[in-house]
Amino acid sequence: MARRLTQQDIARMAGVSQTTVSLVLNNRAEGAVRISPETRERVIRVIKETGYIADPAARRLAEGRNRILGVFTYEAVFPATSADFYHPFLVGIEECTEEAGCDLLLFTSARASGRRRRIFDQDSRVRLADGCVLLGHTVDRDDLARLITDQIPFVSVGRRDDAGGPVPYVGADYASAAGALVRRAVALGHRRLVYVGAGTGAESWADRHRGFLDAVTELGVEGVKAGGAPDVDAVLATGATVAFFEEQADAVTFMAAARHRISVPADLSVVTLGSATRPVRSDIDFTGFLIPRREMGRRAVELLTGVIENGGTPQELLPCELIEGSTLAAAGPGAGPRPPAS
Amino acid sequence: MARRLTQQDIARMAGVSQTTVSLVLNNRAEGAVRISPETRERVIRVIKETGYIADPAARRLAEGRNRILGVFTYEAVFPATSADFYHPFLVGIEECTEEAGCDLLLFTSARASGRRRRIFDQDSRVRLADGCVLLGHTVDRDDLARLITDQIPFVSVGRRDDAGGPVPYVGADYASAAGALVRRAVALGHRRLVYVGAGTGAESWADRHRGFLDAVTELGVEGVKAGGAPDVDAVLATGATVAFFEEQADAVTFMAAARHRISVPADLSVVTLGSATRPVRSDIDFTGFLIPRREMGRRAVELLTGVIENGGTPQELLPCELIEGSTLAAAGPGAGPRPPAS
DNA sequence: TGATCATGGTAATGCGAATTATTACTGGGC
DNA sequence: GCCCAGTAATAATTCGCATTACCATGATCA
Repeated sequence: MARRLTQQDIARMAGVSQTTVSLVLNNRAEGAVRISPETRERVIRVIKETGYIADPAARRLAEGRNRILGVFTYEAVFPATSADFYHPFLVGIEECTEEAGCDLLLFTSARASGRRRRIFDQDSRVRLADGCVLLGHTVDRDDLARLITDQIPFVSVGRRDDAGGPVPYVGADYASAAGALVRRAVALGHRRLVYVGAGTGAESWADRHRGFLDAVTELGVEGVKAGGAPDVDAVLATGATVAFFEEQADAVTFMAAARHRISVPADLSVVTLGSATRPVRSDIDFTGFLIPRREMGRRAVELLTGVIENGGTPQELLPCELIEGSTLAAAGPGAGPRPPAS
Repeated sequence: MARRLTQQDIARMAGVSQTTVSLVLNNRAEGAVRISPETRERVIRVIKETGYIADPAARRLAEGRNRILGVFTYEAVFPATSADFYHPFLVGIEECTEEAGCDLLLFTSARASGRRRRIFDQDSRVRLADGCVLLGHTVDRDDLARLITDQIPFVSVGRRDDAGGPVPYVGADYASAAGALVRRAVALGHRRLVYVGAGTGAESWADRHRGFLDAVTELGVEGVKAGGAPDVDAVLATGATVAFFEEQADAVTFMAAARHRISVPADLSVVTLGSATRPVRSDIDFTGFLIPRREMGRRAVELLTGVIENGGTPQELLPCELIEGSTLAAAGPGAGPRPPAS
């Protein structure tokens, strides 16, 4: 097993010192360091001939940088089944990492005794990377806190609330998107709106609900809430003319269950707040919004490189694109005066 | 910026030497090394309290291992579009890497000036990993040769022929699978078979064709060949009762084009040699075989860890699972004496 | 003619952990 | 009292690279 080349080897071949090789390699010319063009040439030639490549580990140790960005997920990045929650994010992450000239490290080794991965187990390897992106709605609070106290550069995609300190994040602006949809519904004459879903728990749910409520209040219309389960009776009983579903999957279930009783959007308009989290087969063209997952991935990496360079705690919400769809129509005649179509 | 903890810090806190901390950490007790239970306890407590974690880079430098496995692909791993060629492989790769307790490095930085990635560019980072898996039918020959001469542990998934030396690989046994399908067709009474496709170029095509030819010869039936383009007339003109398509996509095109002229499998049986490479929408239940992509990924990692440990040049072909499907039926009456159903 | 300076390079040191070689101490045997 | 064996821990070195501090040489100047 031929030991791999070191700068020492190159130095010997070029008849210079290891220092010189390092200097040439890193193109250090400023300040007190000087290398004559001839020497530089000679060293470069040897490097080219041998195809020498610096050991990244040693490099990292010496200068504390790697050009490796880590991605931590709590489940397998490449799921065997399912329509793949992580994928869209990763598309953006990979793109941007490539542009930054970095490599991407997937922390597949982080597996606790149980099923779920942990960032800080007995033998965490986060520090292999210069920083990392956290993926998943259910990022562990302790892990997060530890990342903060250890001052490990990271950006969370999704999770946002404090964990022993402010968390750097990229999120989607669910509140605004939900609000915009409410506004659109009201413009179409709806005066009684129902929010179907928990409206609490993960931040993303709370945000949607808040956006809904704020808009409803601001516009002076009625907003009610039905529990998380998509119970057809409960929803219809509210007397609302439009239903906002927290989860697209629930909307699908609801529509299937209500098929024989009402017609959408004639009798009831349906709006979904974001694309499916749980994979659901459905070809219904819902009115709702698109979570900019890919863009979130990109942005997370951009922010991460910033954090690595200069520190800081960037926090950003990205706008969601509204989907026209066909499940939101003007309110029926019973819903009050019909305004002109917007 | 609080500097991160080092073994030195732990040592100070526990009132011992850095050596002792390292020893405790790695549970080294054999041979000449001895640590009293009390000391060990003390050190462990400090480690627990502080949550100290060894710097992976330093570790790597000292012991020459990383527990990082690299994956090299010539295009983005996470394609924005398409049904994703790499994905199934990666599922297996990730699974197995996780089991091995390693992390996965995606070489996203390897991008030449052009569009296509190169392993050995001016500043290759392959050596970041202990070894790597190469993915893609079109692995660059020079890159391969370089990997061999540089003695970098790797396993190629797919590509197989020499590149200045034998290449360690995991492949799919297309030849056997194609042969098995020929046997099945012949058992169903087919006596004239046509192979539709190039039959050359990438090894995988050549293998399929060879498997087809060998089986045809062995069974003493007629095997003919139609060029790569799925020209309906050309295929029908051969007078064959069953057509073997190198590419599933071509079979789809063919069936669409021939829809009004013949019925499958009544007039002509159709067999596809492997699942689609190019993404094609089709719900035809083709008779053919499944490329064990996920298993190939798994196996590649297994072999890779072997190579890293002990060197060697493992070469393996994995069996493909036959798919019964519904496009292969007994040969029509004009095809000669009908044998008993197998 | 010695002092000053620019030039081109090198020796030495540090990064954090693993490992090898070495030391300090204790108790036993004679 | 001296040597040996056994135990417990440490000092010193190594990994490959980056960086700082330093040294040699020759030219320039007063």
